Parts: sequence; structure tokens; C-alpha cells
Amino acid sequence: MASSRVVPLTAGQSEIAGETSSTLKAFAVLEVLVRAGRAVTLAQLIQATDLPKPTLHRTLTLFEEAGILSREPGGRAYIIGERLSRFGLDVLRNDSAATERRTILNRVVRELGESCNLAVLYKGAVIYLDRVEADWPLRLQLPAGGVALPPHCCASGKLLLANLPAEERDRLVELMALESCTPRTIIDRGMLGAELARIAAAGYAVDDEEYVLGVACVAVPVRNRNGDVVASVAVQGATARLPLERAIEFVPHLKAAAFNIGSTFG
Amino acid sequence: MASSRVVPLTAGQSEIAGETSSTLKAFAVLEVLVRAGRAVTLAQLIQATDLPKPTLHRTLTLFEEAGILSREPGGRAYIIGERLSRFGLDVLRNDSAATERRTILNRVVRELGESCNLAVLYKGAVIYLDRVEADWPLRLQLPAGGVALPPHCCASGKLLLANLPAEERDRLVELMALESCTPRTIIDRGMLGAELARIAAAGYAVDDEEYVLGVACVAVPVRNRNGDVVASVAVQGATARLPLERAIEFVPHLKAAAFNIGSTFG
DNA sequence: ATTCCGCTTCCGCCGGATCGAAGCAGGGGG
DNA sequence: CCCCCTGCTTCGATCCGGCGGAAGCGGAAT
Repeated sequence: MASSRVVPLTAGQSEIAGETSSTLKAFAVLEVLVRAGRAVTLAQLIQATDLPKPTLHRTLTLFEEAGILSREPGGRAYIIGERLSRFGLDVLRNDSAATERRTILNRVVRELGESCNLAVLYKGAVIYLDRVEADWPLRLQLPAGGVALPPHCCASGKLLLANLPAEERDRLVELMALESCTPRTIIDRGMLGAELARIAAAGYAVDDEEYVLGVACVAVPVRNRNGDVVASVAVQGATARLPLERAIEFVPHLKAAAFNIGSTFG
Repeated sequence: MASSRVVPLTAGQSEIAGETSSTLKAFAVLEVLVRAGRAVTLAQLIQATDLPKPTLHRTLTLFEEAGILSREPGGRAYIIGERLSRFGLDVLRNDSAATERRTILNRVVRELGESCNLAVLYKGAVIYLDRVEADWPLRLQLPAGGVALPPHCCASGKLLLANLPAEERDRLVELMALESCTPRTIIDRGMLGAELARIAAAGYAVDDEEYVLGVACVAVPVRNRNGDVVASVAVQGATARLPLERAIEFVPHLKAAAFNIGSTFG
């Protein structure tokens, strides 16, 4: 089997077993599981946390019954549950660093004179963590809070897709619906693949009226301190006011902002 | 002061105080705090959780000392800490299983134009792992994650029952309450047994307004690589819009999606 | 200065957490 | 085909940490 080689879940063995409170132990277990990025078995968690087996088992069962964790269907390994998934999104939206990020976005909007947003990929959809409107009469009105855009037809989505691990990206593209939003939406899987490769090479993505006619958009990656792409910053505006070529000139400015925003993520 | 008017943090008072485990209580406190979207004082949390003051205080102090929460600079109110912030980001980045499942479900919903869900049997109840709503004004609103439906009156439940090992299935059916949800709910053990046999032979299950009047549902099995049925994919819609006969025509399409979902399970 | 409100601390009781050990199931090898 | 081996699950006696009433305390408003 592929998983027979021993892959430690945590590099630096944190002192989870030395933790006194059961609540903190449980939280640390969640941290380990979440960082693993794959389904984790009880045995692997014992290895990673040094907690006794029955203790771990009880904790995991507790979380499973609460909907915070789930079991891999047909298997025994634990995965992130619906409740934890939602919790994660709520954390990012209301982060103490959210204010700082908003400040940076505000400044970019003021300097560029166009609306900007900060987006992440959540369950295969583009979600805005934050969004600041420029003060123009013509705006793209988006219901705040829960909007989830299809990734293939907006600059942020394509950029985030392009920066996924190759294998995961290919699988996702294969499975996506590729609905047409405007005549310019890329609905061909081959063309989308080529576009993603181009984006990965260029370091920024463009939406040329692919989501809404008359609206163009340019997105750049936000990297955490490890250099992983964790979000995207994008500027968007009516093409009547902001032709795509001019929007592309904003890329260096956006990248500077993206760097600042990136440093607010752990 | 501006915040003197009472703004409840949670609409529906969840039974946090009724929670038995201190760990789950603590997690629920984090959920409330995170959803508030602003700094939250001890008093507000007492209001929102119904937990006794010393209990909350202890929990919050614990989290603060662990770096999971912080205090609002210059104030007493609690905000999301560095560690929790990082945790949230990790949750989003590593929930690739959910991403894939959601992408497949999304596509089915787009193509069929009706709501779909992915369910498993857990402790004798049907639990939705995921659920995507079609964009119709008339929808069955179900809180994802924590809902547990009785298996005997929905297509997913009957399908999953039908594919259980004979012995386990019989034992479960024997224990179930067979409560009536609508006039069409199967409440006779003998008839349910016959229905399960029929489902096992047909390879799909139907819910003809047996759970909610006016809602029909068709479910097909999701198999892992060993061929074991580990979950179900179902489409559901208002019969006014989607008569049962038309829903049954979706079976091949659902089976294709079920195959894709199944291949993501170890 | 005084009052008041809300945060913090204290402490004895009680219950849930702990973890060794044994039971059990499933899969691979002989 | 059977047996062993590995890893999940359950049990139970012990004990420690959570619990929450109540009192202490400090800052802010009057």
C-alpha cells in the first residue's frame, strides 16, 4: 500500500501530552489532525501526540458525535467534519488580523480608485474574506457574507486554482461544472488548463469579462510566511472606466499589498 | 455607550449549557466568539451561552494562556488569538476531501437543476456529509452537518439500510421506531423489509413523499474501491417541479457522480 | 467620595477524564 | 484455510480537574 512508509504528522513534537487540561489536549489533537491535510487514523495520532490510546479515542469519539470530526466513509480514519469546516471559515472572516487586512485593502482601494477583494478557496468555491468597494456609482453589487463564486470564471478563482498542487488541481478541473456566465467564460477544460499554466507562470490572473459582462478583474497571490499561496487579492472594475490593460498595470501595486496582507496570516 | 443596547450573539439559543463535556462546551464558546465577528466580553458570552460565569472565565483564561484567544488591546473583551487564527487557515487549506466532494455535488446540482446531498449512516441515523441546494425559491431548508434523519423514511436511509450486511440490517430495522412522518411513510416492518429487498435488487432507492409531503427523492449507492457501499448520493426536489418519474430518470447521472465520489474514498 | 456593575478569585464537592489492560475484528502470510 | 498480528474499541478503578455559589475587588460613572 502507498501509505506504508512512515510519514510523521508533526516535525517538532509539541508537548501535547504534557498539557494539563483535557480541553487544551483536545484542541491540540484537532490542530494535529487539521495540519495533516489528509484522513488520519487513531494510530497516527497516537504517534503524533504521545497521548494514550484510550484518551485519544474518547476525545475523537466526542468530536465525532458533535459533528466536529467525521470518519472517512468506509474507513476508520478521521477527517474534518462539517462543523469544524464552518468554524474554520468563521475564524478567518473574523480574525483579529481581519482589521489589519481591511486597512490594507482600504488603502489599495483609495490608491487605485477601484474595488478590491481578498478571497480564499473554500470547498472548491471562491469566498470573499473581505471586500472594499470603490466610491463609484456603477458597482458590482454582491450580497455580502455568503457569496461563493465558481472558480473558473473569475480572476481570484483561476489564480487560486493555478496555485494548487498539480494533482489536486487537475482532479478538480476535471470534476468542475464549467458553467458559462458570459460569452467569454472559459468552458473548455483544455483551455482552462492552458490558462492555469499561463497564470502560474505569469504570477497573476486576469478575468476579461468572464464572470460579468463589462467587469474586468486582475488577481495576485497572497502567500504566508512559508511561501504557500493561501489567498488572493484582486482589483475589479467596470471596463468602461478601467480597461483591462490599465488594470494589469496595477499588478505591482497589488503585489505589494498582497505581501503586506500575507504577513498577517500565521 | 454605543453597545448598551442588547444585541444577541446567537439567534437560536443552542444548548451549550446542556452540553455535558467541558471540552465541547469550550469549543462551543469558541464558536460563539468567532461568529460574533467582534470583540466579546465575558458578560456577553454568559448571555449567549448560559454558562455560569466562573466556568466561562476559567475556559477563557485557559484559551488565553494557550494563545488561542487574546484580549482586545486596551480592553477586556476577548478576540481570536494568533493560534486560533492559524488553526482556521489550516482548516480551510487542508479540507481537500470536502473540496472534492462539494465540487462533484455542485456539478450534479447544476446539471440536474435540483438539490443533491451526500449521506452516510451513523449510529443508525442518516447524516448528511454535504448538501448543495439548487437555486429554486422553494427549498427544503436543512441545517447541514448536524441533522440526523430517520432512515426508514428517506431515500438515502432506505438505500443505506438495504446495503447493510443482512444480519446488521435486520437487527437495526428491528430496533427502529418507524415513526410516521407523512401518510406515505412506511411504518410496517414487513413492508419495510420488502422495500429494502426491492432497493437492493434495483440499485437505487426512492422516497415518494415519505418524509415531507411534496418532496420526492432518489438515492444511489456510493462504493469505495472494495465495492462496499459507504455512502449515498441523492437528488431531491418538490414534486410540483420534479415528478418522481422524472427524478428516476436521473439515476444514471447520479450513479456517475457516485462513482466519482466513491473513488475519493480510500 | 460613593455607588454600582462586572471581572476575578476562592474553595469544597462531584463527576468526568485517565490510562492500563483485555477484548475484538479484519487482513496478510504461512 | 487457518492462524497470527496489528490496530481499533471497550472496561473499570482511581483520581484529578471541572464546577459554580459566593465573596472580593477595581474601574467607571454619578
